[in-house]
Order: sequence, then structure tokens, then C-alpha cells
Amino acid sequence: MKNFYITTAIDYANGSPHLGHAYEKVLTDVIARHERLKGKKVHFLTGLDEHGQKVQQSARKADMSPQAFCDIQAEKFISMCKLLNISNDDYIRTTQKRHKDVVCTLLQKLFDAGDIYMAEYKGFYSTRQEQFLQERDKVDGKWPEIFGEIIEISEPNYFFKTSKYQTWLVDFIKENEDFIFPRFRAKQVLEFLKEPLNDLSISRPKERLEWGIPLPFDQNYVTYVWFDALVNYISAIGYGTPEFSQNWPVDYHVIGKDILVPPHSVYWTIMLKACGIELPKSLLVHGWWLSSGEKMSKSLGNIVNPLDLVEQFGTDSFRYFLMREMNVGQDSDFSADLFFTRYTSDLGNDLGNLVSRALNMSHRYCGGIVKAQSVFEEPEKELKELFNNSIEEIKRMFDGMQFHTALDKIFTFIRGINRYAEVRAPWKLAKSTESTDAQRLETSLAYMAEGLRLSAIMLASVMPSISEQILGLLGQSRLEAYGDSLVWGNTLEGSKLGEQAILFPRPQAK
RNA sequence: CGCAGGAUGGAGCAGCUUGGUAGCUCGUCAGGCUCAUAACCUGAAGGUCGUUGGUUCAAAUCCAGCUCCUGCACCCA
Repeated sequence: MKNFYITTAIDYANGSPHLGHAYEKVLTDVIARHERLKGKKVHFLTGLDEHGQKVQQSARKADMSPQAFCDIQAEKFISMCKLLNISNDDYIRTTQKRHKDVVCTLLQKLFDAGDIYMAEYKGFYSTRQEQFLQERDKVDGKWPEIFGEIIEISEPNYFFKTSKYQTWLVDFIKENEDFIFPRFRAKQVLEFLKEPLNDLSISRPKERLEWGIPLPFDQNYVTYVWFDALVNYISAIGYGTPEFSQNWPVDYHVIGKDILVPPHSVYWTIMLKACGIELPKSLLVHGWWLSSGEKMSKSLGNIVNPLDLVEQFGTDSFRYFLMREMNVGQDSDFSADLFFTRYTSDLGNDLGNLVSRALNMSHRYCGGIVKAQSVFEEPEKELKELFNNSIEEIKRMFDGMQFHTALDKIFTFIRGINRYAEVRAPWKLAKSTESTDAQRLETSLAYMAEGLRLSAIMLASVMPSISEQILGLLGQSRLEAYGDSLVWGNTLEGSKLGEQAILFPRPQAK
């Protein structure tokens, strides 16, 4: 059976990891983990885009070779993945041989098929910035000072016949409504495609850009940006080998809204089509984190460093916040206050405190052992029904990328357990001498434990470590796939509970 | 100009596809509880769902106009 294959966009080596990178990784990781828990075999790819002018420049500035520079950058991005507990199965770097080989294969294939041709590329070139300028770069009708000397040059370059596939692409997007998620994004693509498509310039002369993959049919040029970066999705899984079909077609390319049009929706789809490769099943397009309504960007300098929050509050708390707060596809505001509220209120007060009180009472009243669920009265019925009535919907929400509402629903259940504890009041039952109350006491603690077990499993894709920790405290050795484990039962009967634990410590009040 | 997204009690959001008593979290106020991370539970106050008009027995939800916010150069998820 084919694997569930999911990718993030690869990060550009000329930059440092920030919230945006972190979010995309976490989002993709949650989906990957969710699918694994559903029992699927998953292949999760992320990586680094290492070629290009910016990298070449940065490396020169730092007085090192581009490759050495990339190695340092790769280290940074990979350690962010580790910090965030990202479960990727592979990490591709575009300087790897396996990638370059596939890029060359595709280029040669399209060249042979006549889809790549040479033509004059005319434009204004800034020698200082080492880039072509556009009319829109002008300020008050003039090129700004920062570009230095501007010369008009005309040079031959290679082009890819994207225009040839425009009609096909429009039809394809119209016919495949699920190709782009959320759907409204497809409208933007179609809007873009109303204008005639220019053929894509895919090369740069080597004397200007040496840090790239040489064209197989003309060593004087290297390939430019998209023909390099996008190909990672197939080079990483062995395009051209028998293993390729184990993963391809990809189930989700998770990308930011900035690189939907035109790179993924237009260039990538056309490249695949032209090469006779099956198309991705879906592009999952997420929005941006804003800081009080403003985009977070390097130029604005308002980037929140995810590492800081992770260090202080833990990886899972951070992951929870990202998934709880962002409606996938929309933009969301980020603020430390918001984070703090979620952490304290949802995680600390509702969940953490519940674990703590449940364990404490179990030790105090039941010797730290989960007893039988021997009583079934109104409170038990209510709690069990709360679970049974929401579990299917929660699963559906996860499948439909509605993580924020799914988490809301899960925490409604967790609050339901707190309410149950209040109604049953085990601390009162413990004082009673009636034998039915003794049974109620045992049952109530068993119910709380069972509720927590189910909560932990439901939260597993978002908070893998916390989930495991809770299950451990409940005497479960490890996390099982959803299957039968996500059903109200009494699998915990006889389990020995762990010592009381503070899962989400309150930060010291200043 | 055009395109896209957004506008729902003090704050942040869900609901809008498939019209039918407006929901959640935080905050505020009052009460309860004492097992627990000054946590938990209950109740209350607070919204003419941006605006105008239309369709309908009925509209936050469908349709049209308008207003305001955000994005649509490079960088960037």
C-alpha cells in the first residue's frame, strides 16, 4: 500500500528559523502524527533550499565557501526541528547528489522534449545587488541609490514553455476542487491564470551565479530557483527508482500562502505535467502569523523567536498554542499574552491540574491503583456520553484540518472530567461509611483516569510528549494507534498510577 | 482601479457550504467546594452578528450596494 506522503516547503538557507518556519513544521508534523495514529504508514519530508544568489553573497560576506555556509545554516534548521519534536522521516538538502541528479534528469527530459528553449532575456541589471530590476522597483520613476550602477543588458537564457500548459492547468484546477485547500485560494490561482502566462526563465549564466546546479545540456548556465527547489519533493523519494511509487503522488504539500501563486500552483504542476508525472493530491495552504495585525518579517524586525517560548514553556505547550490559535488557511495574531493565557488556562488549570488532582486522590483513597468501574449512575453516564458524542466529530475535525476547533472540543471534554469530579466529589465519598459510596469512590477515580487516558490519546498528535507522559502516569507503557484505544473502556483497571506530577508549572510571578 | 481575506457581547474566536431560539475561551461580578498547579465547579451581567436594501413565514447564515481593516515589489511560512 502506498505511504501517506507529506512535505513542508523547504526553507531557504539564507535566513534564520522563525515562527513561520516553526509553524509550518508543527502543522505538518501534527498531520503526519495523526495519520500514523490512524494506522497509516507515513513518509514526512522537510529540508533546505541551499542554492542561489543570496546564499552565495552571504557566504562571501562571511568569507567561507557556500557549502560551508549552508552546513551551518542546515544545522540551525535541523536543530529547530529537533527542538519542536518534528517527526520527519527525511531531510533533503538541495546540494545533495540525489537531488542534483534528479534536477538534471528533469531538465534534460524537458530539453529533449522541446519544452525548454533559449531566448534573449532583456532587463536592467544592478551590479551591486547582482539582480535584475523590475519597473516596480523604481521609486519616483528612478532606481533607488541602493542598487548602485544600473546597466541594461541583454543575455541569452533558457526558458521553460509554461504557457503551453496554461489552458490545461486552468481546466485541471477547475475540475479538481480539492487540489487546493482551503478552496478560496484556488480562486486566486485562477485569477492569476486569466492573464497570459510568460514562459519561465530557468537559467542564469554561470559567471554571475555559480552557486547552482549546472544545466546538463549547457554547462555555462546553472538552473534558477524553482527548477531547483521544487524538485526536492520528488528527488528525495527516489524519482526514477522503483521506490518512487511507494510515496508518490504526495498527499499534501504544506506551504505558505506566499508560495502558492505562482510557484506551486503553476510552475510545479506544469513541471510535473510536462514530465508526465502524476500531480500532487493536494496543496495545503496556510496563512501567516501576524504581530498585532502586522506581518512578521525580517525587514520589520518583529519576529518572535520560537525558541525562547519553547525554552520557557516546553515544546508541547508551544505546539498546542500554534494549533489551537491558528485557523489553518487564515492569518492569526501572535502575542505573548495570548500564549500565556492559553498556557495557564487550558494547559495548566484545566489539564495539568486535573492530572494532578486525579493522581493525588487515587493515591490517597485507592492506594494508587485504578479500581473497577463498578457503578454506573447519572454522572458516569453523562461523562461517558460527552466523550461518545464528541469523539467522531473530533476525528472529523482533525481530518478536515480544523485543529483549532478540534482542540476546543477536546478541552470541553477535559473540563467535563473536572465537572464530573466536582459532582462526584471523591473527597466526600472517602469520608462516607456506606459501602455503595466506597464503590462510587473507586468508580469516580477510575472514570477520571479513563477520561484522561482518552484525552491523552486525542492530544497525541499535537502534544506527543505530554500525551506519553500522561499515559505513563496512568500506567500505560506506550501510545497505541487510535483503533480500539480511542474507545471508552476499562483498560486501566488494575493499573498502578505514577506519582503526582506538575505537567505545566506556573511561571514564577514577577 | 482590480483581486482575495476579514468585520459576531470588554478581548480573542467558532457558527455562515446544507437559513429556524447567537456558542466557546479569556476577562468581570456573585456563589460553591477544598482532592488539586491561589487550581476546580455553578450562576449572572454583557451582543439589534460592520452598514443599507432585497429574497423568505423566518437571515449572523442567501443576494446586491456601501464603509473600514489586511494582503497582492524584494525578503518571507
